[in-house]
Order: sequence, then C-alpha cells, then structure tokens
Amino acid sequence: MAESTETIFEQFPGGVFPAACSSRVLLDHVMSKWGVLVLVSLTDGPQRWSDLRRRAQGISEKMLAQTLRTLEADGLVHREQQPVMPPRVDYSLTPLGEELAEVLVPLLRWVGRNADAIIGPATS
Amino acid sequence: MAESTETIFEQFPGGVFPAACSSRVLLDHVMSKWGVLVLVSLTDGPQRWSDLRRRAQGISEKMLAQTLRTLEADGLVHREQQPVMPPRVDYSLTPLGEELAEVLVPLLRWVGRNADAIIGPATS
DNA sequence: CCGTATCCCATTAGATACTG
DNA sequence: CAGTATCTAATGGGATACGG
Repeated sequence: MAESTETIFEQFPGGVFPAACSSRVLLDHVMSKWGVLVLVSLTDGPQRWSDLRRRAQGISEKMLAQTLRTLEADGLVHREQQPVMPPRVDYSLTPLGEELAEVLVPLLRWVGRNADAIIGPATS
Repeated sequence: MAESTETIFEQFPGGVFPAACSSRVLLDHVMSKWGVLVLVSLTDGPQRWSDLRRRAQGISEKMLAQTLRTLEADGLVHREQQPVMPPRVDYSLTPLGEELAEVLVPLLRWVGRNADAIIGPATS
C-alpha cells in the first residue's frame, strides 16, 4: 500500500481520469458537498442519524438520506438497524471507508488550516 | 506542519466544520467536480489552456474558465500571459497549490485503485 | 490559440409535510 | 427517532456563438 514515486499521470496515462470511467463516478460520490463531511464525521466512531445531522451542520434530511444511501451502496458506510421502539440505527465506516477516510482527513485538515487566509474569516 | 495525533474533531470541535465558515467555501472550490481534476493536472508542471482541456477530459470551455478563475482568486493557481500572437497562457500551481496537491493526490490514487471494484468497470 | 457571453436544461438542494 | 414524499428554488454545467 506504499505510495510509489511515479506521478499520477504514469498511474493514469492520457488524462487525469478518462471522461466516463468508474473513477469519475466514485470521485463524484466522495467529493460531493456532503459526502466528505459525512465520511469524516464517521471517523469519530459509529453514529446515529441525529448525530450525523448535528455533525454535518446545515445538511437537510433529504440530503443526509441520499448521501448515506449512496455511500452505503458503495460499500463505504455500514448501516445497522436495531428492531426496537423507538427505532435506533447506527452508521459506521466499513474497512474500505476507513481506508478512504485516512486520505480524506489530511485534506480536511489542510483546508481547515488555510481557509481563513484564503477565503477570509468572514462568510463570503 | 507535522500532522498531530488528535482527531479532526479536536481540531474542529462541534461539528466537522461550522455551517457557514470559510472552510466550507474553500472545500467547495477544491472538491468541485472540475477543481480536483484541474489541480491534479497541474502537478505535472505548467500547462496551457489546451493542455488542461485535454487532461480534464470532458470539461467545457465555460467550466474550465470558471474553475481557473476561482482557483486563481484563491491563490492556488498562477496565470502567466505572454503578449505574443497568437496568445499563449501558462497555468501553474502556486506554492499553496502545490501544498494542496500533496494531500489531493493520495486521494485520487485511492479512488483510481478502488473505483473498478466499487462502481464496476463499465460506465454506470 | 485563448478565451468571453448568452441561453437553456439537468441536477442539486432546501422547505415542508407526513409516517412507522 | 428515523426516516419518506413532494414541491420548488438555486446552482451547475453544456452548446453555441462570438471576439482578441
């Protein structure tokens, strides 16, 4: 799993990714506005629906549902429903999801470190 | 610049990122469909408009222009116009952009490695 | 060759209401 | 608590045409 020294262009000759390939599809799932935030939220351990709504501040119920369904279908997130009343559902990262999170977190950290300097502290 | 061992939640208590903060804005620029591909394309060195169109396969002229303007305004991409006829313009990563690319490339590599298994080799 | 401007459609995302 | 359904507004993105 060690990263090689070749450029990403040697890994993927002829463009970053071909136009209509699986990588583009997965990239869009992962890099989606809410996909990133949900995945990174789950690095803190299994969480319930309402936890995720609090962590990914601003997400609507519709987008949370949609995002979770996509990530679950991709095998990145595991959904565990417990047949109790009131209902309780826990979401967690699969091993694959953990792997992804490991490369995602450094990116989030970098963004967090540099955003104020780049965008400005106030909302723009 | 060494990564600490604290979780990203200690770095950003109370949610992954606040709802309306500079980090969310920058994240949206960087994680945009084309922003990622343009930034990673430029890790191969300075490139011209037509090079970028070829590298980021499928991008329209409109979106290339829009993406480049955003990334330039964010100080991630440098634009160098040479006053010749026909016009020649080179785009390159700024030091800040190089820094970002360093955390972006591992993500792209991971996506490239796993996309076929997750999404399926054919276009879905 | 390197763009800009305009129009238009498809997708995304928010608000609201409702259910087991 | 954990969602689904529907409707609408905002945005993203493609096609085309044009200009330096």
